[in-house]
Amino acid sequence: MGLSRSAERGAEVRGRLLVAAAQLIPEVGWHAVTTRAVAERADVGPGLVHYHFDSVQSLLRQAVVAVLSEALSVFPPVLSETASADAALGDMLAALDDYDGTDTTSLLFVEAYLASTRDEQLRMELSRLLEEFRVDLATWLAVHGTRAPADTAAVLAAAVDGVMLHRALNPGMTSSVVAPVLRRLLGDGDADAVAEGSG
Amino acid sequence: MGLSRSAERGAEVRGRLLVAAAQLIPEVGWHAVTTRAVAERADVGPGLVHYHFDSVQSLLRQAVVAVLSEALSVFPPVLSETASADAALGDMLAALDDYDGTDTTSLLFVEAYLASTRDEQLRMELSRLLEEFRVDLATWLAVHGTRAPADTAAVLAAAVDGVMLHRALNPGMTSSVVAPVLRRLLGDGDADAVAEGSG
DNA sequence: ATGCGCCTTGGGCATGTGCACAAGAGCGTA
DNA sequence: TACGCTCTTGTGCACATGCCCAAGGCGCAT
Repeated sequence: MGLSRSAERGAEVRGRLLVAAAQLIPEVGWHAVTTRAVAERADVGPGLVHYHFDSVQSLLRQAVVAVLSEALSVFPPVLSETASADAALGDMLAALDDYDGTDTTSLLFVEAYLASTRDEQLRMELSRLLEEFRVDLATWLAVHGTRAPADTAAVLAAAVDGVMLHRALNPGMTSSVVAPVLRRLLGDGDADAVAEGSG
Repeated sequence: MGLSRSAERGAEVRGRLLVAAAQLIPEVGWHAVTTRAVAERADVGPGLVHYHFDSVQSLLRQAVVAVLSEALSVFPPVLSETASADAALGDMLAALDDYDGTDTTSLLFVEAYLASTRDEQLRMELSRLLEEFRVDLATWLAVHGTRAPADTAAVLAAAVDGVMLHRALNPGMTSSVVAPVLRRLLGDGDADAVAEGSG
């Protein structure tokens, strides 16, 4: 066996290009990511991009899928380790404070959603990724006695993304504000009544 | 008085350019909207764009603000005419079936959100627009006895946008699936228990 | 050493881009 | 009729873009 050193370095450079692309998409917007900008960020010559990737669109697609599948893969283990529904939702929304709607991860998600409406292949891959996530979330919700777990999981996932979106335009939308309201989605009214009191 | 005919026609053309831009943004993406494409869609010469607008960015900003403020202005009158909370949420979500995540309006919203992270002036105008909407929604929620109306309005608005986003990647997310779950946000647990039964 | 395969470089080309500008068309006023 | 105002046209320019390609580097097997 023994992949040649050249091949190893090649794979490493390919990875740097993917990382650079994933950084640039949120910064300048999907269509504004250029071969030269990606190459410069990855510290390689401009021609290398089209050696490792068929086209810019292909590079962006692979970069986005890699990062998002990585980001989503974090949740299942976290969920399985958490005992109560409240605690888990708390964790989820605390993590949401890191994603303030202007950070690279949030924006990459949204850019990916938009790009998927114009790239059939990306649409299918993203669709599969999100479905896996919803299934994991739904089974976890079912274990904790939430009604209609599949539907709840779908709406909860959507709501979290919506909150990320709005947060960039509504600074008051901290997790402490969102959490009590979103908790109602899980269907237990008592924790809700206790948690609130001030506006 | 009598504005000259030229001026009238000028204003009309300016309007056509705004409409053309608002159509193109969802179709090809914010950064891919070019002066020539807008001019062609509006059936005018390429040079006209820079006569009526300072720059492409300025044209897109004005187009987006015009369309979104129009779209949001539809809701307050609908709300004030509706008696029950359930009926109103039903209306809202029925309207959501028209916005399936791949239609021009939904995509224009999302493109606007993204663009606002790179255009301070657009960010401020969109921020104001959404705040007005949230205030209207909150006062209506308060009238119908929802707890923490302001926070609930913020989360509900975000959730609706999130549902629009996800719907493009999750066809099963119809209003009949979303409505029962989202109804829990309003805080009454009884209607919820009655409405569900199947997954 | 020598040849081979992969990775890398830098430049080139056709095309598209935002924006500027001079020339003209239509219409109200004198 | 002649003038002035606004809107409109088409073209021009400097520059950026995606993608291509000939030439060179570097480690590995022979």
